[in-house]
Amino acid sequence: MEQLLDILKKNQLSITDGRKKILELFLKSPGALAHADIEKNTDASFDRVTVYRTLQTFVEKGIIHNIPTTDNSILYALCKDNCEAGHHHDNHVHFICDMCDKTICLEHVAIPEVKLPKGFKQKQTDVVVSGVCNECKTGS
Amino acid sequence: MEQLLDILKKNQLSITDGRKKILELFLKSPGALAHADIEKNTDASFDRVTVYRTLQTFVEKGIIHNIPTTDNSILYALCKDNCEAGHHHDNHVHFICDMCDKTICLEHVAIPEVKLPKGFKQKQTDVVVSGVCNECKTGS
DNA sequence: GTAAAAATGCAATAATGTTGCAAATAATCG
DNA sequence: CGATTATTTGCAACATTATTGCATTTTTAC
Repeated sequence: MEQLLDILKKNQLSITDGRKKILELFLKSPGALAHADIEKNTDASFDRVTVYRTLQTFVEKGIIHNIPTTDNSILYALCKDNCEAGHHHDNHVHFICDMCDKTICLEHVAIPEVKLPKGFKQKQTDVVVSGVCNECKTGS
Repeated sequence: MEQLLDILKKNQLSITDGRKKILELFLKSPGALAHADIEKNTDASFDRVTVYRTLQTFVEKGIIHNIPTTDNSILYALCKDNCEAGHHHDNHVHFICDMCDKTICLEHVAIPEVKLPKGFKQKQTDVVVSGVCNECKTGS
């Protein structure tokens, strides 16, 4: 809870119920969240529009980032190591489990280096691996 | 044109105006296309539903594949090297240019290996690099 | 506590995606 | 080629997801 307010303050955001609840969700969640997940878990205590705007604000401030997906959904994730510092480096691999459908930030798996052809300037690299996560594998 | 019919035949698809036109678009396009791009470039000569279904069919047959994006859109790309052979390997890096907004398949940049923590089973790896493409860099 | 600034909820609207079914088109076979 | 069958398409209706303006409420700053 302390951490929660800290993050909001550091980013010069007003402390509101909506932002607290949504940020709390991210802090509790092991993986990434889609807009729909957030609406479910807040059981409609907030307007859809508020959720959209809150997510947008969080992305702008670098509190969360979005993860590329091949279906047309946006996944958002808070990445613990970096975001507390206020500036954001999203330099780890994301994993999507085909079974439980969760997206997990593999904080300790570094993004490998990619060598581009001549003339390309590289800014960011996103790596998304899909397969079966450790929980689903051992759980079965 | 020959190539076009070839691809459709190899995949046991009926030759229709819609499929010809959409596939032609992909063959001509240097980068990836979104559903909206296709609707624009066919100037509404086909119903929206037809476009949806055609894209879906092409993906199923492995003629095109979709590329992960961080906004909520699906990008489709035909990857020349593989798709003509009828079977599909999408094992290359995708590049999104921040300036011209195009998505390019870097056919000759292989997906690097990623080592996952214990317990994870890896099936597919997507790599999306963003930055400035060769055309935008030299063009400015 | 009060005034100014910011965030929220509501309503309306836009954009995007899906499904069933009849009509049109393409492939098959004599 | 022409008729039959299979497939594809377009339309309509509907569902879901996202965006915008504005009045109201809440938060912040003093």
